[in-house]
Amino acid sequence: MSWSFDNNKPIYLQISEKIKFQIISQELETNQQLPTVRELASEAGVNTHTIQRAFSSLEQDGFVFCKRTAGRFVTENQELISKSRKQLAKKQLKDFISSMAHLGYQKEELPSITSNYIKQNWNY
Amino acid sequence: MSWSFDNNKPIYLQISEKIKFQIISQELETNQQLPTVRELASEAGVNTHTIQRAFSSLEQDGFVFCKRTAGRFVTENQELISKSRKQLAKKQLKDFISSMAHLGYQKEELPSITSNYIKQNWNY
Amino acid sequence: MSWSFDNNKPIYLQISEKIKFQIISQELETNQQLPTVRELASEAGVNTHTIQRAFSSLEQDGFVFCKRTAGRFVTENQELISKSRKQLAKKQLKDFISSMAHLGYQKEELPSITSNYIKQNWNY
Amino acid sequence: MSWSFDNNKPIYLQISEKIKFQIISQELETNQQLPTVRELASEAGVNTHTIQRAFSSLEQDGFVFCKRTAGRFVTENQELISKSRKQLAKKQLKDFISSMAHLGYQKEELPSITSNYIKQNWNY
DNA sequence: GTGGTCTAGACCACA
DNA sequence: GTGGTCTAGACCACA
Repeated sequence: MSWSFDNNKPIYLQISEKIKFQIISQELETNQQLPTVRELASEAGVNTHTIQRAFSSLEQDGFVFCKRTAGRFVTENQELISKSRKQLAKKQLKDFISSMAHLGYQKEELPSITSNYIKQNWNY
Repeated sequence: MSWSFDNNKPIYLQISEKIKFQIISQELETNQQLPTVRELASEAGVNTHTIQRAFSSLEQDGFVFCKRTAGRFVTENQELISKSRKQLAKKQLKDFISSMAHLGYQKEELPSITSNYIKQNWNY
Repeated sequence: MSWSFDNNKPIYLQISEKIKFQIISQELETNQQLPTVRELASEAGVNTHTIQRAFSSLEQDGFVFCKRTAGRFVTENQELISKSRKQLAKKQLKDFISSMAHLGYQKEELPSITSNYIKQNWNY
Repeated sequence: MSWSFDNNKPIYLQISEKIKFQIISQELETNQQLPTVRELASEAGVNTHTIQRAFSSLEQDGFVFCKRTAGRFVTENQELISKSRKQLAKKQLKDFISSMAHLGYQKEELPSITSNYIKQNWNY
């Protein structure tokens, strides 16, 4: 993880989005224990309040649950994860196509442009 | 133009990014006069200051220039526009591929996924 | 004359200071007729009001006088000119020495620094 | 610091230039904390906005950086500072020589004029 | 009528 | 307590 923040967005949001993405992309596994608030806070160089807030939004969305004394864990709800993954992927696709179209590319070219880009940058 | 703002980002930034995108995508033409500060403010339902701030970042980046008492205009610098367009397109491509890859898609599938999505949603 | 203005200062002031400097430095001679308001306005690309205002401040300071029907002329008051020239020169000297001193140069070095600069840049 | 403003120049610019000069001349040290927005505002007798604007131009030029909730600090970029100092000194020299030349002084006299002035005004 | 600057004052995010 | 954003509203320079 690298922790550089964009000044123009609340830090707690940037953190919760990052963790959410790691859960959705299964970089963090189902039932895996998350770092403690203190660990994350010191790692990211932010106040523990900020981490608390990030976690509580993840809990509210169901991506994280809390065992009173044992800490926080990635949800066991595999369905939520895969549903979110599909939703996110669809949104990425839609946004990509829409903005490329606005930038003047023909939709028909997009698959080959994508293909070319991948070939030339396989180590991205 | 529709003016709905995301609560998690400064309004002036959302406005300047929107206008920048319109310039880059040539929805707004070279040398075209932009709406006045007061017009935009009332249209977007924000204070004139907020618009001023949005414009001043566009001026600093060279996308907009100001004729003292006549108003503001889209840059004549066609090169800046096309360079920014290419940069933005490349970034979109890169981000799209990278996040799809993280979401578990094989890079090789992406062109055909894109192609299928376009066929099924051609009116979007 | 080149007419580029600094956005952060009233244009009429920039114009009157420029003309004043030309009078003091005797680039414009005693009793010499000045261009008309219209000429200057079109040359500088500004409104005639702006030129009027610049002239009236020059008149008030005595650098310019007005013959009702014949136009405006550089003052005949040679003493005012030479006094202003000395004052201005003294101010330049003082500001130069003071700011170089603040920038960390020893006052004693300044004559030789000046001398070196002149030798290396005689065509400035 | 004394806070008197020139009516013909935006206050925020006068403030940012003053601070910039203090940084370049190392009157303010690398990494030194600057007064808070509110302190400066009350000291200078201006609105906090005016100070914000002055600071934001200093940030953009890299002379100042901002720690989110801790305040603002002089850049650690010593190279930027010394480069700017040299540039400014050169500009002062050039302007001094050029305007003295226009005022009718021979360039060759300038070093001795400077030297004399310094001897007569050593306490200034 | 155009943009530019400034104020007083509110409220927010983060520590 | 730190900076950041936004508003309402005034007044200025220039055309």
